[in-house]
Amino acid sequence: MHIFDSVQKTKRKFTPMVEGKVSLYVCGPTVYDDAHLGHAKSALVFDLLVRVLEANGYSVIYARNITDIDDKIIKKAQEQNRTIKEITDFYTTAYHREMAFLGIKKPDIEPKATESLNAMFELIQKLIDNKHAYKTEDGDVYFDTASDSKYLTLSNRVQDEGDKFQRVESSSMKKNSADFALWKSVNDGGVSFNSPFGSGRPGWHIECSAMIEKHFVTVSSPYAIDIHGGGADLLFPHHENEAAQTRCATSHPLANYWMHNGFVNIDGEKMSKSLGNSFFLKDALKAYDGEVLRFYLLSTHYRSNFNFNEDDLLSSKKRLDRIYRLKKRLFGLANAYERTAFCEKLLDTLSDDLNISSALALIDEMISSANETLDTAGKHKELKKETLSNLTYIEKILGFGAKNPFEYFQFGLNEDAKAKIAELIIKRDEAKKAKDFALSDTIRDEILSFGVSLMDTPNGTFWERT
RNA sequence: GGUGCCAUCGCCAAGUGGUAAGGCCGCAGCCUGCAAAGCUGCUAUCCCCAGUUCAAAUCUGGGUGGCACCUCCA
Repeated sequence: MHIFDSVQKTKRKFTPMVEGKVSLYVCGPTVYDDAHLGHAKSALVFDLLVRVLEANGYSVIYARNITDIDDKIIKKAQEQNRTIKEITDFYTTAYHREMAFLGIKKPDIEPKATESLNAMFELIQKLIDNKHAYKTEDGDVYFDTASDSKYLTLSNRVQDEGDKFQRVESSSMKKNSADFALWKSVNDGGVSFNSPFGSGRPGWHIECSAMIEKHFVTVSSPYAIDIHGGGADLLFPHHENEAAQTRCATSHPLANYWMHNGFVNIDGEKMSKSLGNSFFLKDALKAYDGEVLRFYLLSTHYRSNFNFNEDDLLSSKKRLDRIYRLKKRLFGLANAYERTAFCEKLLDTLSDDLNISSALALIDEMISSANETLDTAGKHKELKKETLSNLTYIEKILGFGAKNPFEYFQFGLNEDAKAKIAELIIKRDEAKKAKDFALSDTIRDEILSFGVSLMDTPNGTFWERT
């Protein structure tokens, strides 16, 4: 297994701290709004990573956090006149539901900020004790960036003098403009938590460091975790600051490998509220099967920026359709999975920093080759068995082809329409038997008007949503 | 301004030194009552210039164009 380390900027052979075991932490969502395609992309990428690691024989402990303390949550609660918990519960539930539609497995651990406050207190106290953090007169606690000689080495940034001049207006209490809040005192009687540093709220960055420390670290770990993941925008400042906190509060660096997924743009533009709601996952799921979105969002390498575009989605869907059509051809066969040469090749290419494009090419070639043999006369018992094993493996490692193939092709049609189509197909078959092709073609036109296409096969007539 | 990434067929997209994967679209054919699906065949020398090398899409330098981050952000 090889992974591109976005800190060292090179592809590295993956070696976990403990043989056979992998600890993975990914920055999850702040639950103040519906998930958008970017959240989906990130969750999808690390879902794939976990599957590939497991296929390589690793036992993975995967944590993805929920940030449920945040100014934006408080703002939303005030706007909607609801409690913080109502807001965070609502969006957390929605997030879980939508991720499930995408075929994303649940993380093993899903820590919440509200449930990790003690771990944050401990970490902040250690930083204060080590003189890496200081308390200001108004009760805030800041990380002292000047005290950390390795600060900015994660994101390879240089301390920019110009930067300081531009941002002088922000918080005069800080020793250095680069210092970031570990604890913000809140006196307005609103949302605050009691802490050894006074009542207030934790800074964003400390949450992740604390959760990792709480859930993963054992006494002898050379790193807190093996792999830390998240969106590309998180490298700085979020991950830089996380790494600084952990490094200065404990005796170990935060992570051995860092992985960052690329961004999702819509029609060439950065996602923003002004573009309307088209980027929300819930809206995309109304129009497309979750697995179509999974396939499309995963079809480009995880490190590249992804340009979401409906035309591309449609051509990508046609590629997924091929998997399901092959599955249809083998429908009803008893599955007896065995690891084929194809499975080995697929795993090999995915183990090279998740090379999904090569993996998809392998799948397409496998499909064409299987169809070709199946088209010729003969029972092909061995080939069918092998192909079924291949499809099973694709489903397991990539999560493609997990549904009933007939239901997959019927996405979005209601029961009345399905019944009407079935009725018309019987009528058309009768007309065909009577060689009344004019009538059968008229009926077909009527069926096509439902937005479906028809396929006459030796096993009967089937239809698919187009 | 600082730092970094990218540029491969009409579209999407692999390939990081050995002579261009795959999908969509298109064209031709097989199959089909006709279709659809499936199959077969056909379609690029890799932004530009210079260099290194027996050999470069792949390395180096320069140029052009696009993008990201710079303390809210998956």
